Amino acid sequence: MKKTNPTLAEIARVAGVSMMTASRAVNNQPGVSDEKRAEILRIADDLGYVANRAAQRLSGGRSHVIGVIAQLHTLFTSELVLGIGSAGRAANYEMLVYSLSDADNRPPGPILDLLSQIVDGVIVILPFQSDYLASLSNAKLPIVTIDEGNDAPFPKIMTDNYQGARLAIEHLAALGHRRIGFIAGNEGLASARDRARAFHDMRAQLGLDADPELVVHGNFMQQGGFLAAQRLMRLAEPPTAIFAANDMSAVGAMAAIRESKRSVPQDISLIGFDDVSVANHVHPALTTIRQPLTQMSRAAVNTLLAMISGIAPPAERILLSPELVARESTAAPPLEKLSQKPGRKGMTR
Amino acid sequence: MKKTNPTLAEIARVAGVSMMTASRAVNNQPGVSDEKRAEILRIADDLGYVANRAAQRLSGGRSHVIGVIAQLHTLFTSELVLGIGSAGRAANYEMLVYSLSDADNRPPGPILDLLSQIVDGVIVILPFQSDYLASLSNAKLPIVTIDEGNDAPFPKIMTDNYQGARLAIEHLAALGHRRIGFIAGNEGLASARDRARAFHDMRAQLGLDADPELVVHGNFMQQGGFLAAQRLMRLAEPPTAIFAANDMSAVGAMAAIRESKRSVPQDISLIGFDDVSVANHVHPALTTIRQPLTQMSRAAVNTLLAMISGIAPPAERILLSPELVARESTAAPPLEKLSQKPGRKGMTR
DNA sequence: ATGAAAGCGCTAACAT
DNA sequence: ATGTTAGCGCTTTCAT
Repeated sequence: MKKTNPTLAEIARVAGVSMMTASRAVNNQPGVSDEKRAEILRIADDLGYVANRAAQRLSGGRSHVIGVIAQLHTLFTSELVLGIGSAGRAANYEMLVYSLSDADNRPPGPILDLLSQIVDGVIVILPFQSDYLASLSNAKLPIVTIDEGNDAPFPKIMTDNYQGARLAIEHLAALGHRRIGFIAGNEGLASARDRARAFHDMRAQLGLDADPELVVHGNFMQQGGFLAAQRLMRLAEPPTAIFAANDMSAVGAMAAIRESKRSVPQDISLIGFDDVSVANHVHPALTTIRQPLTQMSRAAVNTLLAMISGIAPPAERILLSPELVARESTAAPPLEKLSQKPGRKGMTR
Repeated sequence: MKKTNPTLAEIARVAGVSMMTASRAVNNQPGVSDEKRAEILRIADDLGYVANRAAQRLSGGRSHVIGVIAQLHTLFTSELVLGIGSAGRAANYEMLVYSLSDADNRPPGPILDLLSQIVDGVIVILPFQSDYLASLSNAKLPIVTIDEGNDAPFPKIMTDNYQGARLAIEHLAALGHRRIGFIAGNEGLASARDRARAFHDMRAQLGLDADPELVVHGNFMQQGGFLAAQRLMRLAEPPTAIFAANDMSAVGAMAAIRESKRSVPQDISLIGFDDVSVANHVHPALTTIRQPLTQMSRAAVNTLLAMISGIAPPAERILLSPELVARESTAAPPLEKLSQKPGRKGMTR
């Protein structure tokens, strides 16, 4: 309909007020009488006024847009981005995403410079390149990170990975498993290391089989999980349960287990980590440790918005609690394995 | 290092020229002597000059940023976005993504208004909401769509879905399959309809079993594929091969086939569509029809950039050719099935 | 080839 | 409570 978007000046003219009054009304700022404000808002709405965020920002104000720097490669990241989008919108903030490919070694400075021309703050989600963050340090823009970035000097929102892995092992142990395999994640990532540490600690603490063969490398991806589980299935004495460091690995592992003519969970129990949407869509549905994605997004947005309003972030590090989601892929170990438990030592295959 | 970003004015001052000369030099525009240009560029580089895109755009120029409106829910979309990003960068354009959730019914107008303040043009990827596009019609910004949007009045980049589905069926038929199941996609989507149409046409043309039970509904998602394949596996006479309308459906189908104690491809051949990255990571690796994602991204970017420079788009519709990627999930049908072919009619089970 | 002036749409800062 | 002024960083247009 409207040829070109109305500007604040137009609103002001129609309402018979100055631009500043219009600005204050539109931005919910004090200094306008209620009647005038209502009138101006009505007119703005009528005319289909859309504030020019670029101009707002340029003139030193707030654009009410937050930026996200993310690698969109994994479902995990995408879901987080979606969460940030809706959390932002709930706070009347739009979101723009700067997508980084993983092959991407561009220096982050210019990206932040670009973003800072438009957005009021940035949330960084880079699960796969922790070192990247260090170089963002000298930014003149509020920054919050999710998931990684232990070394970076800004607030971090993370799941308690250690606690999550504990939950996983406790769940398997409670079902009666004593011989649990672990498919590790990408060792460059703090999240992977925390999960591994918890696995080892719990294994010791609960007196589970500590066979080193039970720990195999993975890479947080399907293929890595597949290969890892294949190795576990070929052990002289395979585990009765597997804890995969994330869901994608678990999905890969599931295929390998099937390929070895065993079934989940009758022969092998399988538990993942993340509760990414596929977890609920594979068959059997995957028992997993849920990262509270929605909470994480919300915490990130809230922290960022606080920083934008000049309030110091509540904490350098917000640790959110994961949660066990018991679905179909875990069960008690097969009976014959159970009966072997007492005399396990002498057992060869 | 630098406290605040240098502006064009600073560059100009240091170089001892006017802002306009600096602007022209930095933007590779004519009207500057070679020496001056070199000098200015050197200084800009030294000072770490980053153009303020918002200001460029505000003052009526080009920001050299393109926008993408997308639903990041599927791998397919994410990969496309990544492709657009690198195609854009190759043309010296940055990309900003506006992420739409699928639950999202916000009117597109304001989103475009927001984007238009920053970007020079927009690529829309909304495989799951075709109708959305109609409302974008009165935009004052160059727009290109990918994958859907048959009704929308701007250039569309698409894969030749009909041709792709033909390739799939021809492949299966060449292997000797006569009884082919089809897991359909989301019927609201033109892509799904084209693939279905090709399936029916080819089935008739090649004289394959035309049993209506062989066509089952899917939704382009894993779960839908699982359910659909389950139904196929329970038929009195199951197919020897399945064509899933996309890879995610195929992945779901694979699980269902396994669950029915059959194996891929020994008992059942399976072919997908898209060649999303999981296709190569499932086990067995999925034979599929590749959508030329990279080409599509590049075509979209090129078309958009042409429109931005005021050149009329080359075509209202660019149809790219899909390609068969034969991997491990397809093979000749089992011998006993093959031998039944002549007398199939009398066979019950 | 170069520069000066004007203005994009908006908001801080300082009026009144 | 409201308005005026100045300016954000840039590019257009119109000089020279």
